[in-house]
Amino acid sequence: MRRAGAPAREVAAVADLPWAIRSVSRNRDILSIGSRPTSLFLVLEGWAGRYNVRREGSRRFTGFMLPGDLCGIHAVTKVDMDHSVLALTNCLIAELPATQLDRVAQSLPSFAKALWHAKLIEEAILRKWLCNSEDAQRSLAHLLCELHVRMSVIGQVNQGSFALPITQADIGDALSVTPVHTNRMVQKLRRSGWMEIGRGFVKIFDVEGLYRYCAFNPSYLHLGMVKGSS
Amino acid sequence: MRRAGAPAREVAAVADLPWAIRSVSRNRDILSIGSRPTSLFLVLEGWAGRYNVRREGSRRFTGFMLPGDLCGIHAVTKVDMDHSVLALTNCLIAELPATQLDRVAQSLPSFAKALWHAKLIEEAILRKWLCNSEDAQRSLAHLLCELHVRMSVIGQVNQGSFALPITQADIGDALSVTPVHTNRMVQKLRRSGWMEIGRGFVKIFDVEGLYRYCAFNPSYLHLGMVKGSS
DNA sequence: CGCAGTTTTGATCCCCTTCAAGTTGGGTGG
DNA sequence: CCACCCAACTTGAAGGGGATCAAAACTGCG
Repeated sequence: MRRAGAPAREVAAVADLPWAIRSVSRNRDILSIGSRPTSLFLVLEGWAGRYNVRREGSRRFTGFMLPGDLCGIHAVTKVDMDHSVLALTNCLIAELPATQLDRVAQSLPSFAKALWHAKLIEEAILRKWLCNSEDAQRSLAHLLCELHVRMSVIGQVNQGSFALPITQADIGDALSVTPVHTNRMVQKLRRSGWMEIGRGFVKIFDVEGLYRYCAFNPSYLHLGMVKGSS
Repeated sequence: MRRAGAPAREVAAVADLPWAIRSVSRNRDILSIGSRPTSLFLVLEGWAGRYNVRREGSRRFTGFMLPGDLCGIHAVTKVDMDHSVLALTNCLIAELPATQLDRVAQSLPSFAKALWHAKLIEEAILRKWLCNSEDAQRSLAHLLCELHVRMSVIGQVNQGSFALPITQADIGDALSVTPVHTNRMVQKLRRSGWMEIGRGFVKIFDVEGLYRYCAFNPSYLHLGMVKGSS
């Protein structure tokens, strides 16, 4: 949403919409599978994760949502959610009633476009995650690159360092890897020298080397010009 | 696109749009990664597949397109393709110039909705594929269930049997599994008794059993009422 | 009939899982 | 301020699913 290309006038118009603010505490669902969202959601603060639960009970994250990300676009077509959205940290959420949605999309052309844009990026990330199922270490590196860029875009990276407020088990559920193996891959990455991975944060020293290692190319995120992340 | 819910009048209006018909022969790209699609595509006949190529050269399908499926919705937002689309068989394609797209989406509200609906289904399939990365045999079974339902919806299933015009290697590239292992899983499924898998076709005997085995639930495909598949 | 693409089979290796235990660290209450 | 506790992280050993390499058999087609 906070994307270049929309006239300032329209950005203001979006801000003036009747958003309702709500906070969700860690480990609670923001949106549950099977329900029909009655609002469009916008994450203001905190991290959330889209997930499904498998037949045997294991959880699979299919995407992380950072501040500025949307969810519940399903409201556009009045379709049930096919996955749940969990607050990975305490979150601050803005809601826009679905009833407003149609009207807004009509009157603000660039709003409709922004929704499409957001959805296409989400889809691009899903595709990347599918392609990354080659080896766990590179997948992990690639995920951290993705998060680094996305955090950078919203100005949350300082000196290459950013907050990673999720557990290794969560990361494992995003890579389809056990917590044990996730931990081993984390340790390998630490030894690589490209980055530091501590409790709750990541600091990248050698962006070039890291990108090369996991073949990361941020273009799929369609971010246009990414601001400097220093 | 051929979905319930749109008034017959509007369906006719869509059919009257200036579609251009074009045929693409097997193993040729319909749309290539990095390009900016100038049209919206609709598959009329044949099968196509979305794919990316990995760092080390292997191919990964991220979805199959059957007759009635759309591609190139990227044209809506003038964004470059982040994946390619390959004709898996000889295909017949209908194209709608992107220049028409904005206008049509405005004048036919249900057309815009149909695009959203199609995209959300595509996304649901992507998520399912991500979740299925547990064991190859169930993944294969689940994929065949998906294809069975989708073929059924477009009336291409007879007596539980439908055409599967792709190779085991292609299927492997969709499951992230080698051709050798794909073959072994195919053989296991044959021995299961739920289905017959021959060259170029699949015939399902025991839908219930198969569904139960791979925990397939067609609801994520958001198909509304599926016509009988007999 | 011969060739090329596909399917099949066999043997060996390795990434990741599983199970099980230990360690660290932050938060809470006495 | 320390003792405790729970969540997160870490480590070890053994087993299995799938990869890899290599070759054979089958299919359809020109």
